[in-house]
Amino acid sequence: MDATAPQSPAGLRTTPSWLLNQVATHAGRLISAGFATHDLRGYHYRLLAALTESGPASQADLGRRCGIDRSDVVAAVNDLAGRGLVVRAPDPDDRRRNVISLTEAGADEAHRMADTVVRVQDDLLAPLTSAERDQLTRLLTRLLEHHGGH
Amino acid sequence: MDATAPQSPAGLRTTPSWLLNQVATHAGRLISAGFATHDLRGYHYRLLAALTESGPASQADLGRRCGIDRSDVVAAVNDLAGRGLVVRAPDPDDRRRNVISLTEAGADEAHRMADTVVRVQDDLLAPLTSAERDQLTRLLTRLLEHHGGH
DNA sequence: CACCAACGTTGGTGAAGCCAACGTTTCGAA
DNA sequence: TTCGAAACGTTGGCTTCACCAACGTTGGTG
Repeated sequence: MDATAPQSPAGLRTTPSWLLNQVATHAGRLISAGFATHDLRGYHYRLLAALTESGPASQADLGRRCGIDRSDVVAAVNDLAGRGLVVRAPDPDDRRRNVISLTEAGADEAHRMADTVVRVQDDLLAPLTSAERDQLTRLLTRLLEHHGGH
Repeated sequence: MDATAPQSPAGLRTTPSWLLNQVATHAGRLISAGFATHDLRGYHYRLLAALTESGPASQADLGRRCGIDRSDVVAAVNDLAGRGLVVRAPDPDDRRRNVISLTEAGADEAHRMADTVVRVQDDLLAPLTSAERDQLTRLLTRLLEHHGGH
């Protein structure tokens, strides 16, 4: 009946995977809110970012680079193509493939979304010093790399 | 700028919220796999943990403590009650409420799941020293607390 | 040539997180 | 004391993200 916000059970609150999940969930909310102003979602941004960095690619390649399933790439590319942010063209050298390329509008949108992402990072990491942010990034990177070659 | 990116785009790979998401996703897979051996999922564990720590509570209370929506608590409690891990009884003092209590079997299962969670943490944090694990926990805790009072 | 691998596509599954609405019950204020 | 607001449990639905199986088409190799 007291109930003045004793949040999660203590056993969870000190569990790294729980902390990870909570912080990632919060980050996801911030990111989602940011992307919503572009009327796009996470999958779309990942694809745009990959295209911006590495240029045109097949859908399967994009999926591998972004960690998105082939079937999910289809839907996301449909969305992006429907908005004219991306062009889907058959690959003349391999007729199994579609080559996905950024349009000018797509490149612009990618830039704007990248700006949004930067803003969100600052929001998310506000309580940490620059050194602490680096430390967090390094620790997470090491974890990711260790489990990366699964 | 270019950077030959075999894996994820470099712009993402250095973005904290992306790293957070990736590591949390991996942690989630490990946790899910662990819970699968108990034939239960995350929501169930959270509820059992809360009940273990703080004793019987109403569904709404449990939801608030675990960060689970009221409607989702209903389904999870249904599952737990169906397995005899938990008992749902009307609160005589407030007929709007159900009081949820752990059964003996439920307390046992909670312990076993907690053991599973500990094992998963070790797996997840394998590449980090004890000091680094503490550091990670501290950084994540600070982020969570900073964003906690939303 | 036959076979297998890769590709794009369709359709479906599941966990997790949310929100809206309803009937019941309780509580506080007019 | 009556009336309205609030809390509760419940149903049903929605969205994002992550997977998986299957199919027909196309490419490369034995």
